[in-house]
Amino acid sequence: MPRAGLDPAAVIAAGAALADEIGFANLSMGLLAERLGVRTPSLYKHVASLEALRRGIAVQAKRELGATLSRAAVGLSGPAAVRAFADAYRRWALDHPGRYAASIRAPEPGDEEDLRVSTDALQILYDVLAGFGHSRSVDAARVVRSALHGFAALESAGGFGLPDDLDDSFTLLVDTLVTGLSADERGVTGNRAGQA
Amino acid sequence: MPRAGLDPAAVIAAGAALADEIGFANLSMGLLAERLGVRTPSLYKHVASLEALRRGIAVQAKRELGATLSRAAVGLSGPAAVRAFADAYRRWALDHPGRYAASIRAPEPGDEEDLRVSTDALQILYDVLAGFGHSRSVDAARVVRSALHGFAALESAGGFGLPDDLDDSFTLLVDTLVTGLSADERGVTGNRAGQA
DNA sequence: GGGGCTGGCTAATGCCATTAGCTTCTTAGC
DNA sequence: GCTAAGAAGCTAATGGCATTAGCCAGCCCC
Repeated sequence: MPRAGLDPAAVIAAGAALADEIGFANLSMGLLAERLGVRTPSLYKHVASLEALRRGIAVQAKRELGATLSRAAVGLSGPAAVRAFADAYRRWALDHPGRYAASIRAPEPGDEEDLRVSTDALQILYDVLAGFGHSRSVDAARVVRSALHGFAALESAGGFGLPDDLDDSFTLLVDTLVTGLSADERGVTGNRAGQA
Repeated sequence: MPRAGLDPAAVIAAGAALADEIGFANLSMGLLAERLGVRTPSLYKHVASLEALRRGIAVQAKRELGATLSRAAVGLSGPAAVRAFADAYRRWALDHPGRYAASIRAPEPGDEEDLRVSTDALQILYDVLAGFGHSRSVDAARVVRSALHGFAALESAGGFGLPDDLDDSFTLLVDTLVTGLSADERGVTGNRAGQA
């Protein structure tokens, strides 16, 4: 019987590709083994468990997303950088739905590698928002991340009722962020709600 | 052997409560049966399948969320309505993580009841945003929904690295939405990115 | 060209969803 | 009250999945 020539990286890469096709939540050891032309238990020579596979895909996805975002924003600053970042984020999520779902997982406490790639990806956003001169850029980053994640999640899950004009909606989302964060930068934040 | 006195509504309600405790994705027929003091197969007298249980929880969750949001925004308009809506949304998601995860599921095509409760909940947001006089309120609703869902999803999944000051971040998010959408209302939308 | 690690395999376990088929409780009609 | 029927529980069985144990062949280094 010939060897399949697998290694952990190949298994994780194939898992990521399969997750993009069938959904991260539907990923199973059996399906991945079939895809790789191997029996299910053989995968355990390369990944410790389904959970470890998922974690591996997550780390890899965070790396890839980070690299993509970094490439998209390089050489830009201010609103243009935010727009480029946002467009790249949305496109990547749409092109890699399985990886994207994986990339959202919070690192397990104590998982240094996962923590590192997560932080690295977030750092890009901090850099992009630096041009806005926010005093608390943590908050600004969370705002942008929430908005982009929410849109990407709803879009890739088909959560928006009507399929039409999502591009326009996304443009308005980014315009809103840019306008709103710029206004905040200028100190126009003084209108809090009663219960906040 | 005494009867447990279950019916579909009781099973779904217990399922929703259990999902809030252990996570919507971890919900299983076995755990729910144990919770209800009954053997697993007995649940099938009340719900057709695990998938049907999930769908039932989703529909119920959408109803509850809709009612909560409606109550929060009643009597308010403009920015105050948006802030109240946003706060109620966040709080409900935080208080009912399992239900919230369920509420995000898009209705299956042809599921009229699910479609109806989904549309009803969305309608509240349209009403809240009506005060902003947007020409395309579909887009405005998507912007707000994306932002709120993104924040709620990241918060309830522990997706934000640092646990501190999430209240401040959320306030900035809502401020950004209100400011940005108000600016857009005044026609300040003319700054599109090159690739949009 | 042989020894050992590596990466495949089959077989077996245990959990979960689901179905079949039995039994008992409840209740409506008398 | 008695009974017949349907509802709601149960045990047993099936099949899929993750995982483990233990076997064997290929590859590589000497």
